[in-house]
Amino acid sequence: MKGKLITRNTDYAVRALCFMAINGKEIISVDKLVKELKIPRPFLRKIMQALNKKGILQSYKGQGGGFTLSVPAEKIFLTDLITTFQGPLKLNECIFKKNICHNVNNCSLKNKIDTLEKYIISQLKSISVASLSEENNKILKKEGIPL
Amino acid sequence: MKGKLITRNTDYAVRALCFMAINGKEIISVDKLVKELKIPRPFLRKIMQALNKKGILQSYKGQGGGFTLSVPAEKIFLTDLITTFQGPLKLNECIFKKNICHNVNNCSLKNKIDTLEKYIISQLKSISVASLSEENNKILKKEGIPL
DNA sequence: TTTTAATGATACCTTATTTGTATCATTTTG
DNA sequence: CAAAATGATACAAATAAGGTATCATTAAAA
Ligand code: SF4
Ligand code: SF4
Repeated sequence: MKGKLITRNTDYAVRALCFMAINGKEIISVDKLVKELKIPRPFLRKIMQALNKKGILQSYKGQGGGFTLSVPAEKIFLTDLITTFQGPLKLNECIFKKNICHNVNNCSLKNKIDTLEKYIISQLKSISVASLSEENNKILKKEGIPL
Repeated sequence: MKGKLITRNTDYAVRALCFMAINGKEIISVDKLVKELKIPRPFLRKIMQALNKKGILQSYKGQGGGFTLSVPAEKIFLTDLITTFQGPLKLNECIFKKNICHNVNNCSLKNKIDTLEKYIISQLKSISVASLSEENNKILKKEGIPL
């Protein structure tokens, strides 16, 4: 299956935000993140700019500039990232208009997928950057891998 | 979001199979389905051929030919259709190799998505063509819409 | 036995989305 | 003013989705 739930920019964003969460309120530049995480620089820049526009990051221009989290990591959820990059979370775009598919309003396929979708969204909403970074942190410490 | 759970060929397949389920063991040609369901003919042909190869349909060549279900509608599940057209159901393709992303084996993002994925698959496995066609049938009857 | 109406196989095409790259303007610090 | 950062934006390549076209094969029916 190619239609992924988590696309690459969301994944990159998670990694970047986790790194920032660990480093407290320090201003982090894209340059730093690129060296740390090995993500294509122009792509990561675009990602950070999008997160800034969305209000998740605070940007600082000029020399010594970069980004900080403008929302505590506990309050940044996977849904926020996914919607930033992929638009509204809809897994079940109904493809027909009423005149072609007469049962758009009570199709049981649609109903079932809609129900599943609601559950998926609720799950994604419950996953915060903080929880991701904490867990990874623990694991890495346990393995003695330096951050 | 564009990364859909149900793509168009799966949706078309559901509609075609539901129609066939209603019509019992009758051999149905693509031509008939096209007229009935208003799906682009060559595309539906490709879909039916794929379902035939997968063993879900039985094909009959020559004049008067077409397809029948080779599996009872109760035993055709959404997962079967999705995997036929979209390959293995993987919502969380991990994008890095171990040497880049050192925690592929215990990344909590991956873990959480994996868990969610298992739930989604189990749900999709529980939805059969029979259940879809029955429910739609009921609704259509209740509304007095002729099949 | 020839015609006709169906599927089998397969190659191609078009569009949309994903995954980037490149450039120049703007801002801030030293 | 120069250097080092982001802002904005246009462009480009790779992949996937959605769809078309063609010819070969098969089987019923005239
Ligand atoms: S079949 Fe159901 S899901 Fe598909 S287009 Fe019609 S109403 Fe929507
Ligand atoms: S961050 Fe987690 S999900 Fe993303 S590539 Fe690394 S291991 Fe996989």
